[in-house]
Order: sequence, then C-alpha cells, then structure tokens
Amino acid sequence: MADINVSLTARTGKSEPGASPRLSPAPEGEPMLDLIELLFFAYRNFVSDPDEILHGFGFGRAHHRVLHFVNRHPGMRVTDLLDILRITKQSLGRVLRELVDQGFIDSRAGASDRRQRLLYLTPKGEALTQEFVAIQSRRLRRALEESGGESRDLVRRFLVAMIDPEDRSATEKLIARADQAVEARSATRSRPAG
Amino acid sequence: MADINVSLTARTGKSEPGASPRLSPAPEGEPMLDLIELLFFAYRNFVSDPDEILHGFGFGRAHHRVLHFVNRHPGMRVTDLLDILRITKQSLGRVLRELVDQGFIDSRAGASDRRQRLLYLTPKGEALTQEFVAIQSRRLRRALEESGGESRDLVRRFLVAMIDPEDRSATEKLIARADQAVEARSATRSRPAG
DNA sequence: ACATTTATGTCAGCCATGTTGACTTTTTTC
DNA sequence: GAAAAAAGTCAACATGGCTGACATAAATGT
Repeated sequence: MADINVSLTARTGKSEPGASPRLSPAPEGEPMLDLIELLFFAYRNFVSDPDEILHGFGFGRAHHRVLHFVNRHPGMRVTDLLDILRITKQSLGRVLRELVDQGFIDSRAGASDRRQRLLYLTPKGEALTQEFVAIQSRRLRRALEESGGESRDLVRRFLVAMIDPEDRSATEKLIARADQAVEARSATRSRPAG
Repeated sequence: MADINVSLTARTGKSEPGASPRLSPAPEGEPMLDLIELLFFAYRNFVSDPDEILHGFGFGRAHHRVLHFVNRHPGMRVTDLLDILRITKQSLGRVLRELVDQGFIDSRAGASDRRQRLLYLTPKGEALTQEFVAIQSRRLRRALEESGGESRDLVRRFLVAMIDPEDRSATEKLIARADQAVEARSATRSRPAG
C-alpha cells in the first residue's frame, strides 16, 4: 500500500543475460543513478514526518523551515532568515505572519536598532519545533546506526561536500554559531541568573 | 552573494563561555541538528542544477522527475510512474502532456494490453535526461571523493536506511531492476541485432 | 453476453508556496 | 537633511500539489 511496487509488464520480454558489466566505459565517470534516486526517496521520507504534523495546524513545509531556523537562532532578524532560506520577503512574510498570529513566533523590535524585528519562538512554537527535531533526529540516528561504526562523521563530511563550494564555509559557520548559542543558553539555564 | 552570511547583531551580547558540554543529557538521544540542516542545504543545491536548466524550457522540477524515471524504466506504464512519484493522476497528467507535446516523451499503446500507455524517452528527452544525470553524478562523485575512501557504500547504506523500513525493499528492487535493464540494453547495443 | 474492473485521461476548482514589481513607513547613517 | 537600510504591504502570476466528478476503452469474470 502506497508502495513503490512496479510491475513493468511491458518490458518483461528479452533480457539478454550474457551482459558483462561496463561495456560502455562511461565517458565522464559512472552515473550515480542509485544514489540520485535514493537521495530523492530518502529526502521525501525525511521531510514527510514534519509535513504531516504541520498539516494538522493548517501549516506546511515553509512553516517548518521558519520554525526550525528561528529555534536555532533566537533573536535573528528577518533579513537573516531571508538569507538562509533564499526566498523573497513576500513569501516569507506570508508564513511569518501566520506563525506570529497563531502564537508560534514572537516578533520584537530590536533594542539597539528599532527598525529590526527580532524573531523568537514562543513556548508553543518551541514545543512544536522540538517535536520536529526529535522525529528527524530519530530517523537520522537509526540510519547512522544501521550503516555502521563511524558513519556520522563521514555522512557529515559527505553532506558538506554536496553543498556548492562557495557556500560551504558560510553554512558551516552558521551551524557552528547556532550550536554555540545552544550551549550558552543551556549553561545559563543550569546556573539560573548566575 | 546569495550567501548564507548572517550577522545576528541582536544576540551578540552575553555568551557565558564557561559552558561544559552535555549539561542537559538529552532525554531521547542527541538532536542531530547539524545533519538536519546540512541535508536541507545539500538537497537544495542538489536539485538546483536541473531546475535551472529546465527553467529554460519552461519546465520545472516535476518534469525532471518524470524524465528521470521514464529514462530508468523505458516502457513503464503511467500507473508505475504514479506509484513511484506518489502524486495524483491529475498532477502527473499535466506535466506528462507537456513533455509529450513538446517531444521529450513518447507514449505508445501497450501491445498485450492496449489500455496501457507505455512511456519512452525520445532522443531529445534522452539527451536532456543524460545531462541531468551527468550533472548530479558529478556533484555526488565529487562529494564522495572529498569524504574519503569507501564512502560510496556507506553513503548508499545510509540513504537506504533513511527510507521508511516498509518501503526499503521495494525501493531497492526498483533500483536493481532499472540497473539490470540498462545492462541488458547496453549489451544489445554492443551486439546489434544478435 | 453482460457486468465489472482496470488503465487512462479530462474538466473544474482549490491550496501552498514560490515569483516580480511597485510602493510605504520607520529608523539609522552619512 | 539626504540617502540607505529594515521591514511590511498590495496585486498579479506560476508551479505543482490536491479533491471530486466523469468519460472512454479495453480486459476480465461470471
């Protein structure tokens, strides 16, 4: 059910079994057809879990992205979000308004620069976002365990290397900065009002 | 330019540097935030190359998927394609009609079952599809090289494990069947007409 | 032979999420 | 005081999903 079971009745005729591998030597390297398709199927499943939950709120994938990055960068500006998502102000505006109106995101004017709208998750938004992170982390953890020993580092390096070279360092810095901020916040929490 | 450079001027205040790692022990395993985000950025870049080319033809991502799977399974039925893509007949119908009208795909009635419409790429469609495969394979190959030795097998296992368990075997069979068909075809080509 | 099922296609309309272009308001910066 | 920056808004449009209803041709079952 809802499977990828294909019968392909038409071409079930001659199959020419005496085919030795690599007869045409592939002029520009072998085509990575399996990986291309696996990436498609894997990514589809990866995003489907949050999608289903969000559908219950009348939200979609775009809302997920906004929640995710605001969670990772509390107090970020609208411009920052636009740079990360690479969509137009108008597209972001729509989902952001919905998220603010329904109490998932809080938008406060900047203290030093009052033109800015700094974005924060409300407790409600935080709870929902944690749920997404948990689900997707579970899938990733399971996949890493099943694919063997020190796969995590290798998969990470692979994913970084899949990014356009000119974007890599910025992306890695972005992630590092978010991780730092999380550490700082949890340190503050463990020593309340230190 | 079009970078992911975020300044985050607002939160550049207190950072509480004395934070030892893992203060909150993460009740359900550590959140894989870096991988979640890297997958997002990597996939976005991965699909952007074909997207740009297709834009020149007035086509989009949906057309890419159809071309890709028809290339991999020549003579497949419309139903097969629907099962793989998991979209509605109406959605597929739209892009399929455009691809047939503009001479990228050929749709022939089945010989044994004349209700069926069997899908084939035209030479024009084949050329375009090869281009996509080449571009995406290049990116994958580069990434695998950069992430070290026997990364290909591990990445493949990882991607398979990212798929919903109940879909995995069907997906792997689908890929295997397509690979077989390619071998059979190239064997036939090298020994033309037996 | 006839009823049913299957494979495909089509019309109409809706929704989510992207786009361009134009314009405003507020605030900061030069 | 002018220019630039941050944010928001209105209008219109494109793409690619969706549902529901219906039509046709061909295969299958009784």
